[in-house]
Amino acid sequence: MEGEPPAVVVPAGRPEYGDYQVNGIMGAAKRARTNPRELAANVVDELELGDVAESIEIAGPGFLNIRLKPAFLSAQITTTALIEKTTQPQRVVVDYSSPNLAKEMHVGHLRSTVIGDAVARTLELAGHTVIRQNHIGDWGTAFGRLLAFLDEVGDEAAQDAELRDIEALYVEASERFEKDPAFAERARQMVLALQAHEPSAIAKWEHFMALAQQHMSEIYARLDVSLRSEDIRGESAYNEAIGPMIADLQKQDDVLVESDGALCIFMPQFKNKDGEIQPMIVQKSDGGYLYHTTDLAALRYRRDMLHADRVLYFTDARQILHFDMLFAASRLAKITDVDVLLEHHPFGKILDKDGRPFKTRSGDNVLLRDLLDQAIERATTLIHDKNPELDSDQREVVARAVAIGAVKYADLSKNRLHDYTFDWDEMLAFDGNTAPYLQYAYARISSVFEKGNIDRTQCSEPPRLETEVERQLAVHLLRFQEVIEQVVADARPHYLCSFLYELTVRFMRFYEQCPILSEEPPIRDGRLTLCSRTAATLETGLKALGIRVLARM
RNA sequence: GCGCCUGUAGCUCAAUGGAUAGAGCAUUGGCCUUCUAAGCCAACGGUUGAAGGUUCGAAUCCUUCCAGGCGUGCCA
Repeated sequence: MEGEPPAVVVPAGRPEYGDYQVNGIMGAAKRARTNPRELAANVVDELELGDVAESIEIAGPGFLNIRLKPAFLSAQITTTALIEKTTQPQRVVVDYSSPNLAKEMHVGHLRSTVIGDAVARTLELAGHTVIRQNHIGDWGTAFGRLLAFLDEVGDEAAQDAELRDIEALYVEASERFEKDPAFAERARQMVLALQAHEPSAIAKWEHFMALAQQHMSEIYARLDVSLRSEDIRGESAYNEAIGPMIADLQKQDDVLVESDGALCIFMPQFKNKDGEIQPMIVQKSDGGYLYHTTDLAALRYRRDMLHADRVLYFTDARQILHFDMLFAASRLAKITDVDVLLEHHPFGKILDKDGRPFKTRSGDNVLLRDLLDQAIERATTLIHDKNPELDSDQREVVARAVAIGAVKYADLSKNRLHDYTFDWDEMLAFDGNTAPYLQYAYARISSVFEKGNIDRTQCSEPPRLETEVERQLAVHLLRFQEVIEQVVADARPHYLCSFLYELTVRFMRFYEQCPILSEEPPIRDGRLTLCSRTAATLETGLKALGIRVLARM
């Protein structure tokens, strides 16, 4: 338009402002030192939107309100693809979930797992190449304690445990470590043996890892999380790479500096509590490595071996400083160039209804195993009450999809940096911005096609869009592409949740007001096209969030 | 102390610097001989923590406060 200032065309804030509004005129007029309403009038004269817009009105200080032609909307609905793949696909590494396997998976792992998975799926939907990386904690002092303890209780007990009580094992091992000097010494020896790759110690470690990963896989399967065993690349995977990396860093002047016996990177923008530069410790004074070191090595691997264009990390907000330092150090030490996008996407804690950290009554972490059990139990009861006609097999399938969807959606729909409140009743409600509400809409649509004995994929009659509710539904359906692109750009799935919720509200209005199957062919078939497009959008959108749809519920 | 994050309706949450700050829950009142009422419609509800500033326009950007959370050299 005027060159520099963006046109800023956005969906209209209110129905009376039309379908889309142009906000850029006032800014442009300011630069050009002209009257905004006059400029707006000139713009309207220049625009050729004859086939697209029904009306363009100048409003307020210089807004343009655009109302689209029903024929244009209708043609878009019938001819455009649901999602157009990007023409500039990137290789995107998504680092998420990443539990420490010394402990059983608990509610603290939920947000990273669920949000990261949704973003990974959405990136794929948009046409990017996603490389999932499950950077599990599988190395370090905790494993010395655990393995020394398992040694003591014997292999049989270890087998029996099957990681069911991994939490209890770890707690017990830690207690022994505190109280029993002889045991503590054996634990330390175990760590050394592991670091030296002593075969017997490694064998024990591998055995334990197999069990722990089995447990992890079961949780992912129940949660419908797309992480596979081939996505695992834990801390231990970078062991061999750290030595050479440090050697390379030492070749660069002024990167690694020794301080109190530790090898550090000093970056002036990071200050500690005394106002001095806070070092990023790459190698401890005892020769050991820290998470900074492993993350640097992982970043190097992701650039050199995975050829990443973009790397996303999903962790809680406490690690903000860590990632700020990691990214800065990575650039300083030329591990990644500035053209590799490094993004940390932090999130807050999960709280209970009273605003306290979400824990069990006894104050322990809520295990994901128990959380999912409870979700399914609650959903089963609910569905039994709401729809007693479902047989028990159907009920099980529905309860599972509803329960898992509810838990995930509750988190995804309010992806924010601050803490969020975990509330069973709210997430399992069938009204409001919840998974069950969206799933119910999908089931209703499916039911229409089933009643009419119609193949959803064969609908091609352009909708008439003669009523306002149909128009509103159509306008919204056409925004799917742009919303997916927003999620891709910002890694924030709640944009997609809001879009799907608003879509569902508009569909429900349409469904209440407009009869479908009882109409004469042209109207009926056009409305079926709207239903078909809505169902496809809901299905694709929810799938991108990692949530299942149900033909019946 | 310093740094980062958060503060929006009674509650849970939205809002690319745009018009009169929106939803749901809760409360109150309507709508089922018709495609799933697990739904729809309506009413009620606000000094966006406070005060300044920038801007044609601020919940959003800047400054200073207030409140809460987190981090701050060998844990992750």
